Amino acid sequence: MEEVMKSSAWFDESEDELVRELLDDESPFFFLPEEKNQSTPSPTNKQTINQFISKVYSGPSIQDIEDALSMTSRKDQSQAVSQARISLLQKSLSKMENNKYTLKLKSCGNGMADDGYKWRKYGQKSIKNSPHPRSYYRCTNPRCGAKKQVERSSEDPETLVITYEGLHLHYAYPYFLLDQPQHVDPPSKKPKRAISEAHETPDQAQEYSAHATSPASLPSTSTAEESGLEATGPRGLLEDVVPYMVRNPSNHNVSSNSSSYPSPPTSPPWSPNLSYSCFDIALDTSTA
DNA sequence: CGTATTTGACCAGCGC
DNA sequence: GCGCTGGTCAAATACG
Repeated sequence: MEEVMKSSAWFDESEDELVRELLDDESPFFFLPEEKNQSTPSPTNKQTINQFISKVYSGPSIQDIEDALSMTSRKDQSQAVSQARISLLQKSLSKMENNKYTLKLKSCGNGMADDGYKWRKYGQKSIKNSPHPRSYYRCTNPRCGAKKQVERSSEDPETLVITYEGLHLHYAYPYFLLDQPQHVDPPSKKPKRAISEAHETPDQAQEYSAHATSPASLPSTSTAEESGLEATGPRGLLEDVVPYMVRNPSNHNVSSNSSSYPSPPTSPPWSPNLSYSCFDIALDTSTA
C-alpha cells in the first residue's frame, strides 16, 4: 500500500530535484555548452526558468515551455531553431499525467528532434488495432526511472508518438532540436550529429520500414526498406538529451545508433553533485 | 569479451 | 472465472 503512494511520490521528489537543478546556474541541463562557455546565463534566464519551474509543479503549459525554450536557446543564430522547436512542441507535446508526456513527431523531412539521452530497449509489443509495434525504453542510467514508449501513429505512419514517463522529459525540453546542420555543437566536436546521424533507434527504422513496405503485414520486418527511408532522411526520433554529452562533448562519438553512455559509472563526468539529482529518482521500478 | 538488442514468456489489471 | 491487453523480465543472440 505504501508502495503505491511511494510510486506516485517518487517523481514528486524528483521534480523537486529537478527544480533545484534548474535553478542552479551551474546546472548543465538547461544550458548548452556554448552558452556556458561563451555567454553567461543572464538573470533573465533564471527568471524564465523560475517561472517555468513554478509551472512544472502544476503542470507546464506550452507557453511555459515556450518561455523556457526561448531563453534556453536564445542564441543569436539559433533563434530560428528555437522558434522551430517551440513550434514543434506546440504541435506535438501534450501532457497526460503528472509525469507523463506525449510527444508526437513527424518523421517527414527535416523535422527531427535530437536528444542525447541513452535509452535501453527492454521490450516491444504489438498493439492490437495497430499494425505498428510499440517499443519500450528505459533510461540506461540505473538511477533514473525515466521511461519512454515509441510507436508510430496508426493514422499517420509518418508520425512517431513518443510517450515519456519521468523527468527526463523536462530536461529534454530545451534540447529538442530540429534537424539543423549544426545548431549547437560542442566547440570541440559534433558528437550530437553523430548521434542523430546514427539514427535514433533500430526500432524506429523498423517502424518506418514496416509502414513503408507493408502497413499491416509484418511489423518486424526487416531491414531492407528501412534503408530507403533512412536515405530519405527522416529520422525524426526524439530521444532525450543527455546532459552528459553536453558537458563532455568529447566523450560520445561512439557510433551505432545507441551505445554511448558514459563509461565510468563510478564517477560521472558531469557534476557528481548535481548529476544525480535527476537520476536519483526512481531506481526500484521493479517494485517488489 | 562485454554490452546492447531481440523476442517469447510471464504477470498484473480490466472487462465481460 | 476466463480471456485480453499492456507492460516487464530475462535468456539468447547479435554486434562492436
